[in-house]
Amino acid sequence: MDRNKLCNSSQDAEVRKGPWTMEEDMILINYIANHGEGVWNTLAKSAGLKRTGKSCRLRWLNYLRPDVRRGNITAEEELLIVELHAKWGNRWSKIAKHLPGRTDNEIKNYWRTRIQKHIKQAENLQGQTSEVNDQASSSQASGMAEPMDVYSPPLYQRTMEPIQIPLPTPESNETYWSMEDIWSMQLFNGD
DNA sequence: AACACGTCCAACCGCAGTTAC
DNA sequence: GGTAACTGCGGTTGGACGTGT
Repeated sequence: MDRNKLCNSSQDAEVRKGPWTMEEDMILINYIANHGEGVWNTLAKSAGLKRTGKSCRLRWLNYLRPDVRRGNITAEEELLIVELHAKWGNRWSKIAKHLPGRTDNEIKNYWRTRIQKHIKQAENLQGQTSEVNDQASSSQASGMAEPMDVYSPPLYQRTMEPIQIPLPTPESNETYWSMEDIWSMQLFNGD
């Protein structure tokens, strides 16, 4: 890396935060389409975005990348997430590598909001039933009983719903555009 | 109809590891 | 070898949206 150039990057006055606008998305997409991913901080500057390199990277990886899959996590993916989480714990990026098109952020959110909830429910259920025979099993429980051990797939039937990809509705999104919108525009532009 | 509450997800923050000087 | 800057990762937060009362 060229540190002489990089040293100046922290001196930029204003840095935008918060939700990305369609304009910013288009700038980032077009810039990466033309120049590749490269060094994020210099990319942000060169593209004329008032964002940090970090922010650009996150936006690109989690949302703008063409191979990012939108839509519900399938039952198969869910099972895989559960398996891999049992294996590796909260190594979301590692888990994400085994789920093509899914981002670590998406998997992390999914885990926190849905699976963890179901696990708690399952634990509660088990807690109730185990109260009956807790004396017998208490010696066994210490040192193990990871939450994953009580995971039960039938609880997650909600994700069996078909994936629904919303159609672009430009009139309803004045400022913030879905990935489908952006990429349909990309195709339109021929990039 | 209005409010309260819960859920979901995009984005930010801080830390650790890596790399270039 | 030390230092500074960058990248990548995991945790957390804030706001939008949906649902129940």
